[in-house]
Amino acid sequence: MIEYSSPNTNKPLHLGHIRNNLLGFSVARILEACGHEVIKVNLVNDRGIHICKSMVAWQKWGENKTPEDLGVKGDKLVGDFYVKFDQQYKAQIAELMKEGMTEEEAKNKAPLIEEAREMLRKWENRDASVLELWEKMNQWVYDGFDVTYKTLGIEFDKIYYESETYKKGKSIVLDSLEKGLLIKKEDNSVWADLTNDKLDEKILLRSDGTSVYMTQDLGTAVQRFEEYDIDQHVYVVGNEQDYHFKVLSLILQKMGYQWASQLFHLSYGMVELPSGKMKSREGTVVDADDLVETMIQTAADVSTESGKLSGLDKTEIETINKMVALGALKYFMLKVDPKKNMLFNPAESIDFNGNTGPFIQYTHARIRSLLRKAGVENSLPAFDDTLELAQKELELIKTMAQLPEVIDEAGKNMNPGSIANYLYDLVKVFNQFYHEHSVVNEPDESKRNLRLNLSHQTGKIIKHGMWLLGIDVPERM
RNA sequence: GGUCCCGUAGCUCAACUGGAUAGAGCAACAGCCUUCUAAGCUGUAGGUUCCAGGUUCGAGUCCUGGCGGGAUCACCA
Repeated sequence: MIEYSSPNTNKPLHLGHIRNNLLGFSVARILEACGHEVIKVNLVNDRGIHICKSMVAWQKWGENKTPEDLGVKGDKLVGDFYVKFDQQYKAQIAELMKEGMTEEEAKNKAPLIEEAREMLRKWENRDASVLELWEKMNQWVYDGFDVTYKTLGIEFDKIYYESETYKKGKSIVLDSLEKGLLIKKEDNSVWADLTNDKLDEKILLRSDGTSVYMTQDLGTAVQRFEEYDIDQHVYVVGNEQDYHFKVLSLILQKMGYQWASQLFHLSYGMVELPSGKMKSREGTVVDADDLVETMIQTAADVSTESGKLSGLDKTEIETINKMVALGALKYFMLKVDPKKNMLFNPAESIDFNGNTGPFIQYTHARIRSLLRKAGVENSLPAFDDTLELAQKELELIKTMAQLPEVIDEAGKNMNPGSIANYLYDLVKVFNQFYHEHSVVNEPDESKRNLRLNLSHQTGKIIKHGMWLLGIDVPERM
């Protein structure tokens, strides 16, 4: 089982989520190619104080307008009200501090935050009107996310909601407490003692009995191992949560779950901007939808300029532009070793030349064009395998032969980058071969047949390799 | 401060987990389109692999100590 994406429902998806989604989806395909049965899951964080903030703000200032009324995506609308809440909340804090409160007091006493807390309490008590609002706004967000997932080509086999799993966590914590595996403090809060593992104590239930983040993750893990017969669980989550997952696994071991050692945190680095880390509060976030849209526009500009798609009908052109744009974006993010932080420069956007997705897609389009021209798309001619090979032909064959090993390695390390870089090498060798030797125009028929077969085979590997990265390849571009 | 991750060409990244002369792309410069797609191909230039020790026949890779960058150490998620 592999979990990725795991969004909060109070803000739209951004560049960081893109890396997460692409990584998770690609690793899932690679593991499948390595012979594993893979279940792709998403865990939606749909409850908590942050969602209540958006709800409060929308109630106050939303004028009952739906995403449809305003013509915006639902996740954007909810995100806007989250920001609105934060702004007004800050204003209230400033006001209260002017009246003499300390910052901490003001943060606690601001009317807005009290309203949000009140809403959370009502939610936990199943208050009908709050639940209705919560369901309505969450649905807006899901509709918005679905659009983004669809353009990115990301899919899941199952979606978990924290609102449905958080109680499980509480009950297993109480069980373990009864067995004496956890400790209860005077104020009734429940803790795991990890001091033997050189870590601190970790809270699992607040003094009022409510659960924290860790509690929910304990619950969902147990639930999944009960529901499915899984031998490994992969969490695709940023490296800022390294500590969290270390602790998660330790606590589960402490609770006596045999499978606790089968949890694997696929920890990936942050996506940084030239200005540093993305901060939603400072408005330096690169929005996922906006980014894809810009990329598609760039791809359209490039293809219009080259004139290579002229003559095709409009929808076909749009399909290819989108394919190329996403190819550029996905390849850009996946060729880098997951554990490393990476830099994204919006000003320079993403290249279409060199070690890029479009270069590989282009080579595929070229190969398909060759086969079309030769009229052998469906039936390849037989070839003589005793022919003496030219140097580039031999090199090409050798590179193709590495494929199984490369996939195996990518699976072992859960690193799509190995495949990306391999494809680049392969494509480079093919282009050299293509440049040095005629294929369709080769007069010697036995050589021509051999080269057609080599080209066809290279095309197949490119297509398959790119598929493992979640990237489509065009027939022409 | 404790813990974890990272540091390779001006920039973005590789280097099969310890092997031979550290490789690509971008940017720069010089070439190649009346012949299968120039989103391509060829060449030039660019390196004390952060520093200092150590282990080894052999270190970008392993160990120790520094320096620099990032993350994390909540009754937030």
